[in-house]
Amino acid sequence: MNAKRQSPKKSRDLEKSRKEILEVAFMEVFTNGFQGVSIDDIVAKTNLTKGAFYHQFPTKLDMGYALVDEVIKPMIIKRWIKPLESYKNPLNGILAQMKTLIGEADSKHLKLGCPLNNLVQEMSSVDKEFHKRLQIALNLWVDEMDQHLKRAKKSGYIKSDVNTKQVAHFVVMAHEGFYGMLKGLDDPKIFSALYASLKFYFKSISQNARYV
Amino acid sequence: MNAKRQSPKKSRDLEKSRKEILEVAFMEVFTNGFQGVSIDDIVAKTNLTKGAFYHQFPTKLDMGYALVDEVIKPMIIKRWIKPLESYKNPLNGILAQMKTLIGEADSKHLKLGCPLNNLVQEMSSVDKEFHKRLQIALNLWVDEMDQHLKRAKKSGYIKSDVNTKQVAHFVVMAHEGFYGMLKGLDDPKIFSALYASLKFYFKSISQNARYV
DNA sequence: AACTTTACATACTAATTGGTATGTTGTCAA
DNA sequence: TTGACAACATACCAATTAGTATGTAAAGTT
Repeated sequence: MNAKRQSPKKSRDLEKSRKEILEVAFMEVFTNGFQGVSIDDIVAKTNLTKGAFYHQFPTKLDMGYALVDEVIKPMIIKRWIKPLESYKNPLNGILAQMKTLIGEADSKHLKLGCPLNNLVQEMSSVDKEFHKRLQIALNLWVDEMDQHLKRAKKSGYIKSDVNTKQVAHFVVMAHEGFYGMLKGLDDPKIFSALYASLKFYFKSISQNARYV
Repeated sequence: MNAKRQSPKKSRDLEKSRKEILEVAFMEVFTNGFQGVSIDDIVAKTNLTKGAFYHQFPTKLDMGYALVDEVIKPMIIKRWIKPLESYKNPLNGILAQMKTLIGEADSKHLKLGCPLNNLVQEMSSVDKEFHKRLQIALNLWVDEMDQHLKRAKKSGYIKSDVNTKQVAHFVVMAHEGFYGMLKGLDDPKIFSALYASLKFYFKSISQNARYV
């Protein structure tokens, strides 16, 4: 029934190799920055070689673009958007996700920051195409966030005169800002402070709502 | 009367050369990232050579540390802290400065982001000493901001039950977040949206105050 | 089964890198 | 005036870099 996995023992699989490279590249770029990582570094942590790498990606930059499109974008949706669906009040969902994914993350992981934000700050002004891809990823995040905020507005959780798109921008900004501050300050207590302030903001746009 | 400038025509001046190198390095790192800049790049845009560079800095990383300590830290104080002194209500000062330095900045400059934030995201997890210096710079910003917020509280502009240090963290986070979003999205309208949301937040911690 | 093509592996290169070794000359104290 | 040292300049190097050229075997095609 499953169209995939035609042969269970295939020593050569283009898609699988691509995923392997991107997975390793993601972690390497995440920890060392895009410009701080070499292709030799990446392939060394893989079961493949440089030949496989350049069979997949024409240049190092193209690999970076693929990282944004094929790894980071889906990760945003999975971690920050999808979970909101199960909340009646999306504002509560946003706070809950931030607490789970940032507040309860171990410090070792937090020190690495946000994969998207890292790339934005490092590469947006360096390479035009990189900027474009990152821009699309950010807008995706904002737009999907806006959908949930519109829902919150319809349900009466957000004041009727509030511009949800405006809020969406601020919320995504806060996500990246949270990660950035925590990466820079490296103090777990900071999260509570930022979190508390974000609740203040949410309260100011909310209608008769309480946040626990 | 001026103790400096002992000889008006001095072809060799350690301090002056250091400033020249750091000034060029700042712009190069600002536009290309720390790891994206070579020492040859820097000295080429200078009237000096590699010999002068390594006479000032033992390694490239040490130059980066000097950038944080001698260029970025003073810049934070000058641009974001000092101007607040002339405002009776510091909250208004913060908003005014953001409007001036971010909202009215030309897009070419905005695309480069925030020098401090760029370095935090790129270098914090790469080099321990870099992280330490950046952490000190961030904490300086937060602490100085907190001083002004305490003043605002005393003057009755901020509710008495508000934790000013907490607000300071959020405000600095917002500065970096603003820069980050604008760098990534490259749309001048975004600033207005973020700015409006920050005003909402300020209103939520304020006491009978209006923001224009 | 034979042929073609795809998915790699291996070996190499030219350029760039951070850093060093070694000069050279301006500056200043005595 | 002169020596000494500080503030550079110049030439060099080993390592790393992104990218290429070429070979090879697995997998699909006929």
